[in-house]
Amino acid sequence: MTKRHWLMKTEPDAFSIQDLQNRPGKKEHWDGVRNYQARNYMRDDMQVGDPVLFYHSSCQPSGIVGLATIVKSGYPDPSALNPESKYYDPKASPSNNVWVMVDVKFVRQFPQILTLDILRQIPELEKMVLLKRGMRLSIQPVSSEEFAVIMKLVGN
DNA sequence: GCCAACGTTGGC
DNA sequence: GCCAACGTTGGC
Repeated sequence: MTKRHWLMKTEPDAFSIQDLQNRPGKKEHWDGVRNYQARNYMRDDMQVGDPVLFYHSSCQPSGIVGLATIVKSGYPDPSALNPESKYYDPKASPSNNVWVMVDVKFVRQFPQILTLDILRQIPELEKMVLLKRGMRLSIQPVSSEEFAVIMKLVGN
């Protein structure tokens, strides 16, 4: 399979790119995804080495703040089985846990935040999933063209 | 805090 | 299988 590019959203109050950088090995499990489409991307399409645009949502300003990479492809998300977890799914069991997570590793933080405002001004990004009206998916595919445009924007 | 846009649930 | 009600997301 050819390499794919991704965008992953997180609320920085809950888990920021600085938090990722500060984790042992600069990596973390991306647990708690409870949407089937996002789950399918993690389960079926994400490959070790895929680049990930790290997006901060519900903050001021929201935008792409850095780059990460997939270091472990999809495997069962144990938080679905843990009644103490806020991601607990009462319908999940060890033999039937549909939820999946991947491991993500910090690569770098961008010198500036690529805010939604900035991104919307770039004609090449017009079709980007992130900028589509009503798009709430927390894990999104990014085309290699869009990815290249964004890398260029942050001077690389 | 508002609310549009979605996804999920559950009665029928 | 339909669809109304409800819950969540996330920009503003």
